Amino acid sequence: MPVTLQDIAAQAGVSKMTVSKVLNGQPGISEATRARVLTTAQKLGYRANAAARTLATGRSDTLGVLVPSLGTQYVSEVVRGADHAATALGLDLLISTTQERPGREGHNVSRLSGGLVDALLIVLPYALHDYAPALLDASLPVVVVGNESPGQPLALVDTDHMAGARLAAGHLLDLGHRRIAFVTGRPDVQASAERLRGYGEALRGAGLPVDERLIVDGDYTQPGGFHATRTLLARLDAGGLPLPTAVFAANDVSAFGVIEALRDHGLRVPGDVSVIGFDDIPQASQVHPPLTTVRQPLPEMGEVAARMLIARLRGGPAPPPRTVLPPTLVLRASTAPRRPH
Amino acid sequence: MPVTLQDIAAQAGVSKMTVSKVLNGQPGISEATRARVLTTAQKLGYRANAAARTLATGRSDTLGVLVPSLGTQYVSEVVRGADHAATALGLDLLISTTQERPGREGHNVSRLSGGLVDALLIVLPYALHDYAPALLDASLPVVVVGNESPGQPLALVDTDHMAGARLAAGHLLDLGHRRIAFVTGRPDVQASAERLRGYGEALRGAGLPVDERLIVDGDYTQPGGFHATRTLLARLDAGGLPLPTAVFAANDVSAFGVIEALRDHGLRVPGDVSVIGFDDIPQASQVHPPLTTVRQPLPEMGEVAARMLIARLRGGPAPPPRTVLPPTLVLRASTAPRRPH
DNA sequence: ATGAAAGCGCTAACAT
DNA sequence: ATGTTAGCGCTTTCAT
Repeated sequence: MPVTLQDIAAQAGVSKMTVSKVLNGQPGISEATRARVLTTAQKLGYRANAAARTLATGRSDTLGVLVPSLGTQYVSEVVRGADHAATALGLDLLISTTQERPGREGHNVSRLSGGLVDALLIVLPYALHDYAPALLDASLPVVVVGNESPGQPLALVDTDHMAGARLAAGHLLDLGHRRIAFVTGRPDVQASAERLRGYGEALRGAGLPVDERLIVDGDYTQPGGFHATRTLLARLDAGGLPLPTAVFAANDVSAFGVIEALRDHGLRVPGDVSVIGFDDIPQASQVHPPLTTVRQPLPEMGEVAARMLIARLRGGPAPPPRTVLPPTLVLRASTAPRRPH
Repeated sequence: MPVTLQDIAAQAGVSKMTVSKVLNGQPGISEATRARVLTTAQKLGYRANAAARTLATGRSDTLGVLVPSLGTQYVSEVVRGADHAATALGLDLLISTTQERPGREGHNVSRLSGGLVDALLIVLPYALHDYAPALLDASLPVVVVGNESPGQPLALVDTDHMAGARLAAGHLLDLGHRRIAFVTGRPDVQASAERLRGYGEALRGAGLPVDERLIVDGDYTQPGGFHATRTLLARLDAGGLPLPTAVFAANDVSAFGVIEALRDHGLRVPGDVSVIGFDDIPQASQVHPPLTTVRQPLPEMGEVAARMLIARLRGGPAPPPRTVLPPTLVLRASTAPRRPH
């Protein structure tokens, strides 16, 4: 049977209220009483009942985190950042998984928003999940990390994909590359379009034209990158055009496919063609050659999202509709200075 | 402002109690009333307050899961299994991270056990964390997955390390190997000792002596495996003894070190020496050659632990002190039939 | 078939 | 410095 305030009050010979004040560090209690109460609480092994406290205060001092699944670097780093911020600001984190099961989103949102947590941080690493309906009448502050949520306009924290793409293309330009191909991601994903725009901007910024013939459609998958590269090489071949000296793939996974296809074609990476990816997934550092790429600031994204939520709970402004954080270039061995074919 | 039972009752022209009964599917309500209440609840966007319900019932229908951090395969798979079981049995899962920070264990245990959850599932992938003190007076059912917890005797669910080691050694024996070396893990970790025992049993079962000179101390790390192998080779060399034709490393990470050292010595894997690991970490399939190893049944461990806890909550027996689940052999390319040197 | 009363453990607001 | 009262939103028990 759990120990209650009443138990301590009886033991210590004071009222419940006095015990409550002592345990919450409120003023207006004599040192003697305070000490006595603390000792009895300790002795009895008192543990505050979170449900009762939440019910009485209307606050849980807890941030809810909704993730599709555990085990991906994306999720774990975002959560780590959020945990850091929450801990620093005196809140706790409660994580709930949907395990990718459709329908679980709504269920989990309902449960968490029913007094378990004060605000919701939703991590959307890839897919466009369907939290929107349940969120409609969740009257808590919500911030999404990762992807635009369809329908419902929720505050979003994301990587500055355009800046990242500028970084990648800029790196290739710095290495002397002038013919730089781009393998897109999925056209329906916002981030993919932004990465493409960043690529274009970087080229134009360097006074180079954006040659549509150097842009091929991938789909973020390894086979997608492979086939896109094949298509590209065939297209250039047919047109009697020179090969690119560098390829920028919209993500790391498709970059692996790009490298595969280039080798199939007898080209060396980075000897003949440099390749750069985006995301910095764990495998990026383990393939050969280790992949130069752009890293998303995941812990920072979680941290910023958590801070916004907590600020909001403390009377601050509503989280801005869109916050983008700058990614960083991760130099490895798949890019090298241009050497003309 | 959240909608309460009272709001629905007022709108629907009934009492709070009637609404409560309808929402919980209890009998003794006319169809008409039931329908009317359900409609208003829907319309108002009612969402049960978990804190209030927990306080009133004394149950939260939620399982608490304590993990050191996210992002490791170990944790994510165990949680996936636990989630599966919990969902199937009508409970929810709430995950809390300690982010490896000492002291957080106690804090988190206190919070969760204070009415937030009905039972606790602790995932201890590697270190011997310090949950014990806080658990002392947590009056909830607790099961630990992974490692023996120091001091406090808590119900444990783990891999059958000994059976796994027998599997590994048995595989090598099946391939014709007779001189099989063993690189230990950390002596202070129970699992390491069990893996060593399994190795010994397998050899003895095959009528082979256990040669102490073929057993060297590692520490579960890659450098540890590397140095252990060096030591082994030097020792055999000095004694004029033949080299082993196979090495069983107490875990995958140290197996990588073993392979490194063997190659340094001019030996090919698996051409000259076969190497087998334990754990099946993600890298195991990505190194060259892909590592043959033993896989722990992680989702099953989570599932079994969750089921025990839930059974207990429903009046079943206390979880047994120790439950071990059988691992499986994962055949890859680092082992091959014996070819005499 | 429905409702009234009481209480889960805690705290806010107000006495004393 | 301490205690009393009331109530958070829900469910249990017992009436009607």
